[in-house]
Amino acid sequence: MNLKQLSELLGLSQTTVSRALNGYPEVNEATRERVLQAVKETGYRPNKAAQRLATGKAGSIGLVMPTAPGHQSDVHFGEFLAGLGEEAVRHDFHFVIMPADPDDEVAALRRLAISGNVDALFVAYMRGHDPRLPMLKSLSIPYVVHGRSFGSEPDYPYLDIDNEGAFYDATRLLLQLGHTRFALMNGPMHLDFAIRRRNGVVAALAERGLALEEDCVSHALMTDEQGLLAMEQFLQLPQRPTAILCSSTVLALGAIRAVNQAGLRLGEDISLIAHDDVLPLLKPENFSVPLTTTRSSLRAAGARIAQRLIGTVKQAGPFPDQELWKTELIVRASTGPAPQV
Amino acid sequence: MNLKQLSELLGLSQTTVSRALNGYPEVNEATRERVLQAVKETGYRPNKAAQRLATGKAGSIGLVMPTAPGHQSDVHFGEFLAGLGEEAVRHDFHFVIMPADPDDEVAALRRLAISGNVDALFVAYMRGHDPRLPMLKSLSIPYVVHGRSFGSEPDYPYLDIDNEGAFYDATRLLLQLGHTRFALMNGPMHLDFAIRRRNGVVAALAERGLALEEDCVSHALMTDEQGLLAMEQFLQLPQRPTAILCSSTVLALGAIRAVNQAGLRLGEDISLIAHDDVLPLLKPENFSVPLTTTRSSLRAAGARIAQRLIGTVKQAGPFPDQELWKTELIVRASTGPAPQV
DNA sequence: TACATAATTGAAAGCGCTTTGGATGCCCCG
DNA sequence: CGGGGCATCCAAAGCGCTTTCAATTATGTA
Repeated sequence: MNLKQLSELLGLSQTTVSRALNGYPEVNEATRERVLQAVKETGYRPNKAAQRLATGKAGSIGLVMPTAPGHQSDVHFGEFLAGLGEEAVRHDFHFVIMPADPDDEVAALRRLAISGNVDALFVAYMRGHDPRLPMLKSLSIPYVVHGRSFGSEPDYPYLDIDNEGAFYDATRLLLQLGHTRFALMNGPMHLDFAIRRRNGVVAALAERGLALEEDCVSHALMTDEQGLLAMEQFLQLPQRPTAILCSSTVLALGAIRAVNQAGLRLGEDISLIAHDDVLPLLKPENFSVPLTTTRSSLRAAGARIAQRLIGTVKQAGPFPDQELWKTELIVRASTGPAPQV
Repeated sequence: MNLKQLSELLGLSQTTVSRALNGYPEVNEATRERVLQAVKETGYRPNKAAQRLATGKAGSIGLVMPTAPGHQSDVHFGEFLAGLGEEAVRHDFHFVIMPADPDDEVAALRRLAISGNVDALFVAYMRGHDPRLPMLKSLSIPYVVHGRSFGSEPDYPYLDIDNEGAFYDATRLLLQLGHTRFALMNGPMHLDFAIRRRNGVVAALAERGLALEEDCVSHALMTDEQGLLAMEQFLQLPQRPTAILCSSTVLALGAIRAVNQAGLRLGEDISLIAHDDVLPLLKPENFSVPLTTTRSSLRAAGARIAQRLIGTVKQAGPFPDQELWKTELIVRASTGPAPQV
């Protein structure tokens, strides 16, 4: 069943039927009723591809999903998607997800953008000097970046959390508790948030004349295995750190396993603060020693970005181009005074 | 840049350029080279919506993502998607994901199917007597179901794991260890896998003349909170169960917290077997007491379904319509002999 | 009553691609 | 030398929708 058939059925022109369906004012109310009724009876749905072709709009937002055989799937991705979806469903928007090898992201994003079947793009996993930024700017499709790109002119639309501030505050708290030996378990070095979080830690330490030693920093994929490994390394240092900053509760999961295996007590021998993206599966309050965290909901960020993206496509009022969300510092039991030597 | 412009640039017809790009034989090799070269230089990409409209194919598979404000995002979904993606990326397929309220899934799936922008559908979260099945059959779009629908004629294409067998075997193991008081922590009652798993347990118990008491079964969303709650209930029963079957490692996570909080020891006071979907975040071997599990990779299932779906769309040879994967029963430390009273 | 104005509806062009059904020119063979 | 066969290429029709421009009818006004 297509428009033509439907209009023949009704004895109307395609024009009128199309207008009736899309809420144009110049169609008689009685006629519109008749059309709507026929739609209900026949189950007619407009062909989206045709609509897209004709209007240039399709009600979809595009994103690239990094994937590869053996590439560990990322819980954060799913959670973020849930946030996007929560908002999208309200506007009858859908997603076009292009799976792509992580090394091929720029090209994949480009393909997606000019494929002509998305109205807007969502971009994540930002890096320092991210090469996608200039490309996006040269295209003329709306987009919002989740995160920022260290080293790039901040003249693109983004939503980010104050990573530097979060880790600055967290470090300050640990300093106030008397800690002097710090370690940072971070995400992959090239990622923007990792750079900023590190900067936050370094800044706070510098105020006390402390430095963050190279061997007290780990950069790795944010998986629990990597957390375990990194913590094991830290614990073997001659001057073992007592204060750990951790970029994710996922990393913390492994890190804590290492702490336990070493027979140390969290919150006493070792204090740890993790960043909490509010993953349903990893509630800091449910850890055997509840975790002190810097918190910001990934899901909320997703919903907000969807809102901006969809709003832009629908031309529904202006949105702020740049948003920087503060994180909350929530103190629980995994932080305590520095152990007396 | 579109086909027309490109062909004018080359001094060729759109026909020839199109053919050159799509590998038709009737075009001169030299011409094809010239076209390919121009594509490289101009960065031309065919408009997918137009392609879709003209051919009816778009290289996309569609799925519905259940979502709602407050609806907890499902780790299983993300993991499955990763599996789909792993395969899709190899064939330059993408996904069209339609977020939908869980109550609206049938309609959403229908909209997606007849929207005309997907070539095939993937369907999950199957229920008993699933209403989507008759609808899918009446449409003429390829689809593969993950799971099955208890009570429906099994004449639709699916990939499922042998849930009944898995839980039958797991129960048998516990019986052999001398357990007699069983409990089952299951997923939502209406879901197909929950029905079958329960049947598996019941069948194994019946062979020993045992029955599964109503108050020893919980049906709930597969979150750790629900696992905690359910286990707390079980532990308060006058005849507390010593053997727990658990439909997910996520549920197990909460269940084990309850066990610990009750001061009981896993593998001694309480034996537990969980089904393991091989979630990267929840490795049974990494639990403080490693978990005995029935295992089947969700990700592998995703990849396989993508393979079948894409293969069907590309008419690449016949695929089996029905696949039933056996699970592995992997014994670790969470199971032990029934405690002597 | 005559004419401007508003309310409805339609015909047809166009979105960017694929594909059918010819053209065109060239080579080869009897 | 003439026509069949081949290799290439092209014009134009369509895919299903939206939208511009125009036509038709109904309404109101002088």
